[in-house]
Amino acid sequence: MKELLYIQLVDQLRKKIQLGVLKPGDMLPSENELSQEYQISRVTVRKSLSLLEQEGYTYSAPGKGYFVREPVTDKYILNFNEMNNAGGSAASSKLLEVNVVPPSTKMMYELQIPDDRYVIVIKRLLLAEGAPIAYDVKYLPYNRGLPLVEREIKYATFPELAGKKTSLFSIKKDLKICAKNASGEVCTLLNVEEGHPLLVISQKLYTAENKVIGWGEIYYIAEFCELNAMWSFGQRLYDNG
Amino acid sequence: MKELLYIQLVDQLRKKIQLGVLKPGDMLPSENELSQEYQISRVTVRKSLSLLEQEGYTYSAPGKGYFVREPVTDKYILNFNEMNNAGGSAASSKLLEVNVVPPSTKMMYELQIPDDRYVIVIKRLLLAEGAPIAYDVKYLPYNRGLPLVEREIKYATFPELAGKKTSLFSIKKDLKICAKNASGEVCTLLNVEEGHPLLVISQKLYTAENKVIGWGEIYYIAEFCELNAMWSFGQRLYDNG
DNA sequence: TAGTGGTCTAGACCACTAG
DNA sequence: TAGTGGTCTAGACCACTAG
Repeated sequence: MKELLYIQLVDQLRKKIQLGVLKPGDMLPSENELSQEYQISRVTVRKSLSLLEQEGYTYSAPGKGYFVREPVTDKYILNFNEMNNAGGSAASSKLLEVNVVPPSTKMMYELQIPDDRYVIVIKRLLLAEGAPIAYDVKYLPYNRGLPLVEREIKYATFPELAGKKTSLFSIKKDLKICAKNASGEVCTLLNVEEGHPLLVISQKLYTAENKVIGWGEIYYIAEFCELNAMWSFGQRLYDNG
Repeated sequence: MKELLYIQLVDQLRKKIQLGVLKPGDMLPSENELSQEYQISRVTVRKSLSLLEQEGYTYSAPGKGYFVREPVTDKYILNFNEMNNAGGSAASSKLLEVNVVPPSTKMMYELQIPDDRYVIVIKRLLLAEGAPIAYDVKYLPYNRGLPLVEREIKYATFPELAGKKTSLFSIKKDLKICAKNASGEVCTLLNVEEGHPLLVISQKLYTAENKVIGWGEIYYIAEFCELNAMWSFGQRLYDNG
């Protein structure tokens, strides 16, 4: 099986960078030089260089050349799914409460809404084999005409709830992750002792225009949630197929 | 300022997907159709479609066409840096111990080494304004001839330590994040009470060939560590420039 | 068999860089 | 001014898909 020309070139350049023959800051041979050296057209060379750039190894400086990038070491790909995290996947959920309430100060702040804008509160327990593993609270600014059918709420993901009319492609989502000790109501609901460690994940949803459309917190019993993240060069956020 | 042809096309297609005119699973017009419709060459059309694919909106099925992707909602970009996380950045660190020891069962397991392979243990405190905010332990398989100068250890990042001779471009890194309560030695070192909540981040480093070259755990006092992750379409792992 | 995306080429023109 | 990367074109040939 003959390797494609642009793959051959990108493989060779990538290897040179991985081996340290080309170091961060170093300039790569120019498009024309590579074109001559490998006897392939400039268009094909550009395809290889564009791939290398996509993979994070290089960047181009128009008028100057291509350079090896300083490796970014503090960005990881994190896997997170409300219902399915290592250590225990929630097979089901139990709806505790659905309500429309006037906003608290905290809700007004988090959702960026005025005090006369009502808020939908959804409280759930996530269960694995019948036992609670997490307590989940979500807040959405109330829109008139928004249907609140329990069945829908139970099976919808957060983005689906908050962005009912919005395409998932135009939603942004922020997570904050921290550790806390269980106390008060949460202890009762999760059936753990006061002070039991929890992993707390706050989620905030935005439209493409940065309007907040949802905010929520999930309190995982520490034993039932382990988040995983990974870093490696050339990684992609989206698989093919 | 006239927009470039391929930017115009990618903007229009992206908007159609974001607005839901084109839904997940839908087929896009073929390269030839787009080429005709927008009166631009097929090469330029392909450039636009390749960008759209890079951004995660579409994928191509050779022989069939381009399709709108089912949005991936469980992958986030996580920012993590040992020395600098929201809620308190460690301005300095204090080296507690550097040792070469025979491996414990746990170390053998985590580092995937035999029992006659020695292990370097590095223990540090991360400090902010003089006060401890995290306790950090790292384990590296011992290689003869590896210099262990304190100064180097103090200022090196984990990948730099573990991959001394290895280019950062050929290293992989996994994180595990969980919550725990402080107990024993950690309480004393971090000056917190028994049961105080901690955010624990385990790091494992691999070569490109999946050989483990380092393992470590950082115990952050919960108040001093808040991790952030975000999700949005079209995001990139690497900035330009 | 008609149509689709994938690879590759040669060539033109542009703005920008840096000596 | 010579060289660099960026945009864009027209055209050729290929393997694959699906009726």
